[in-house]
Order: sequence, then structure tokens, then C-alpha cells
Amino acid sequence: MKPSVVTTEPNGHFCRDCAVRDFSVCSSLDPAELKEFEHLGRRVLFDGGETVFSEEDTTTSFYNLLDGVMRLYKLLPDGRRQIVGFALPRDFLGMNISGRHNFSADAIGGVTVCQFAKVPFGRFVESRPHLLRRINELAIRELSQARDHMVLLGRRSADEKVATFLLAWRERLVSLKGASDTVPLPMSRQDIADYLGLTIETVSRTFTKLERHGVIEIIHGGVSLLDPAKVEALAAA
Amino acid sequence: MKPSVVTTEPNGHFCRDCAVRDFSVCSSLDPAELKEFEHLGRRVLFDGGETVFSEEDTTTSFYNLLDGVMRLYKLLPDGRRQIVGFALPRDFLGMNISGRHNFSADAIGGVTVCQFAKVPFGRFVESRPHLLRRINELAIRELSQARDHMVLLGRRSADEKVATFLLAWRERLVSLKGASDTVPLPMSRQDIADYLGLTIETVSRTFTKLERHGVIEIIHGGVSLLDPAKVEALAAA
DNA sequence: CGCCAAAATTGATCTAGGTCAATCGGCTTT
DNA sequence: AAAGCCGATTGACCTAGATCAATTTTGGCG
Repeated sequence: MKPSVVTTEPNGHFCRDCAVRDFSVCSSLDPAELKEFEHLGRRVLFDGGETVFSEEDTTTSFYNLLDGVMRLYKLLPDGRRQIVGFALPRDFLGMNISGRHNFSADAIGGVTVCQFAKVPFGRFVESRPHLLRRINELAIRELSQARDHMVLLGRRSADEKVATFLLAWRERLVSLKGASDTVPLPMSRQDIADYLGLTIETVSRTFTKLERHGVIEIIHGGVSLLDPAKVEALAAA
Repeated sequence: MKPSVVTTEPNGHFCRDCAVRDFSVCSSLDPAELKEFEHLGRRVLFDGGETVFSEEDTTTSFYNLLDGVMRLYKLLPDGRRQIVGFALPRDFLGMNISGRHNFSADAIGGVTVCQFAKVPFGRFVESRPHLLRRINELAIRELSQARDHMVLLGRRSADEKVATFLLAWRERLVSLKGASDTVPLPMSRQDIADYLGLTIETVSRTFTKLERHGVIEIIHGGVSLLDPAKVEALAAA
């Protein structure tokens, strides 16, 4: 929870130099607005494994993920965990209506976020309907993804879950790192299991089975899709 | 898909007399705006089993549910179905960014909706940031519910799923019909199964088991919670 | 290097929930 | 009130994936 490094703007970091500038919430802002917006956010770094915010915490900030990967999850009282999503650069986190976060967020590996204090951010949005529209757009897109994931969790087999996950993850990485059959998997097997509603053993066995069948190759820090068409066939089922 | 009855405004129906007036999207509108808004929507009735819109249909309308219950679902190519939610009066349906609906919606029993053509509705919202804020609020609330449901689908047992469903459904009905231990279940067992990621047999067996243990009583068109505390204990697990 | 801890894999076994197959009601229709 | 239907229930059996239990592999780190 204690961030490793904090860089307060303006201190070498400006929106106009920001990698996510044209893709994240801030893409809806014009240069003049951006100048003002700049003062609202500050960059914060987290180490792998650190928790950025926890479910039920009072929401004091929103976060724009600039670099790295995060796991977003909910815990049951007895410790069972459901990962509700992985966040990638450009994702905007923390919106809620209860005033409390409705999931927890951990850094997977090092992470850089642009942190906005809730109140000034809210004030800034208030007078900028186009920014509100952008935020709404992101919420609706997430809602659609959430529904897709419900189908996966409720109605798909382990093989289908894993194949679908690999394809969807690869697809999300396209706009960040370009298309490739080599799919980096920065999250652990346990994370994948908790995302897919499976156990770590089933995930591991499914990976090995796909490898035995020559569909994928398990490489350091990820997998390589040797036969993407076959993976798609498995996911379609 | 062919609606049973269409009543075009103004023809005996006005927003100011509308049952959902103070609770739905339109709660953000002042009397003057409401007068204008009135001309955008028309009431449409659907019989039970009718489909209001289908996944992948081009979105031409948004819908405000005025009366009745709807099931919102997605189908896999092989026919497996996941119900992503049940809609109740006050719910606003149809928002998306792809221009296509991302789920299908059927009436369960007779239903009345207030239908808005997409383009004029969009124009109306454009100049009304408070309406946009209201829509955003609804989207964020739904997103939170969707995440809760992911936890249920991915990490809970059949008993927990059924108990959680009964409590959540009862809770949703409070603001519509008042608090009660008698929970009407207008949807079929198959609908419940497809919502919880179970089979119809498991839902049926779980109901019977709860009844045998004196926790619920299965009554015509629903269940009665004989021991609500026990249901909550099962759901908490 | 060699040692340790954590993550991943693999194997053996078990079980919650699925599948298949009869009934059982409760309505509607005549 | 008999027939027919459709949803719901119940029973017998089966299996995908969980659980339990070792290894094996990997990644720091002195």
C-alpha cells in the first residue's frame, strides 16, 4: 500500500509526454484543458505485489494506469478469490457510486499510475461533459467485457476458458505491443486460475495438454501460440 | 419481437404520471425537460416470452422498463445460455458503444417498456450533462453488480449460489413491493439455472433440500423464506 | 556456484454437480 | 373429467474438475 516512489507534477512529467495521452480518459481533453488537468494527477510507482487500493476502502483517488499490469479482484470472507479483471496501461480505475472501491487492485510486477484526488477530479469533470462522456464510454465498454466474462465463468469448460483467455489477452496486447503469437503472461498461474474460476492445477494441466498437442509452447514468462487457429477452435466450441 | 400493443405519446400516458418517474434515468430531469422528454418515448407492451431485442442487433432504441420482468442473456453458438441479469421496472437497457446490443432481452410475463429512438435520445442527452451523469451512475452501479456476479459464478458452490440469489432478488424487490419474506420468482427454474451457472436439476434439488431443512417453503410462483437468517448464513459461507 | 523458497507441474483419488431418464403435477383444452 | 403439455422434481449414474500430495523447476542471493 505504501508506494515506492512518488513524483509530484510538474516535475519532469507532463501530460503531453504521457504514453497513454491519446488513448485513456484524457484523450477527450484539448491542449488547454490538458494543461490544467496536468496539475490534478501525480505519478506514483508501485512494486510488484503491492496493493494500490483495497475493496471497501473509502475512495479518495482515481487511477490511470500508465505502465505495468494490475490484478483486480474480490475476496470472499473465507479467502476464496475471484479476479474480476486485469488492468493494462490506459485503463482508468476507481469509479464507483458507493464512495468505496468495489474491488481490490494489486500491482503485478512494477507499475506506474497517474493518481487523481477524487474531489478535484470530480470538480474538473463537472464542467467538462466530453470528459464525462469519455468516462461513460469506458464504463460501458467494461460492462460489456464483464458480461462476456460471466458467460465464460458460468458456461464454459476448462479448455474453453483457457483458450478464450489466451486469445483475449493476446488481443488486448495488440494495441500496446503490436500483434504477435508470443503472448506474455506476467500474472501467475494462480492469478489465471482465479480469473477463470478454476484451480491452479487445472490451469497447469490444461497448459500442458495444449503443449502436448502442439497447440502452444510454454515459454519463459508466457506462451507461444504455435497453432492459433486451433486455439480459436477450442475457444469457439 | 413484434410487440403486442403500441401506445404513442401523447395518448393518455405522460411522464408526470409514470410509475418509474422518480427512480429511473428520467429522475435527473426537471419538469420543463420532462415535458420535452415525453415526446421521445413511447410505451410498448410485450407478451411473456417475446424478445424485445437480440444480441448483435443494431441498436436503434433504448428501453426503460416500466412494468414486468425481463431476462437479459447471451448465447453460445452451441446453444448454451448465460443469463447476465434480470431487469426490473426502473432499469434502463440498451446502452453500448459498438452500435450493437451486447445481450438479448426477453419479456418474462407481460412487460411494458418506454422505448426511445437512439438518435433523438442521444441528441437530447448531448445537451443535458446531468442526464449523462445519471446514465453513468447507472452504468457504474451495473458494473459493480456484474463483478459481484462474477464472484458468484466463479467461486461459489451451488448452495451458496441459490441462497445468494434468493436474498439478492428479495432485496431488489424491496423498493418495488416493500420488504417481505415471500419472494416471488417469475422466472423459470431454467432461467435461474442459466443465471447461476448451474443446471435445472441442481437448482431444483437445492430448492428441495432447503425446503426439507425447513429453510424455505416452495410456494406457487416463488418461495417463502421461513428462516431468513439461515439463508443468509448459507449465502455468506 | 549452491542453497533456499516460491511457483509450477504431475499423479492419484475424490466429489459436486452434470447427464440421462423417468415420473409428477398443474394448467389448459375440449 | 379425460387428455395432453410443459415445467418441475426425483433417481441412478457419470465425469470434469477439485483436492490432496509429492516432486520438479525456477529465481534470487550469499
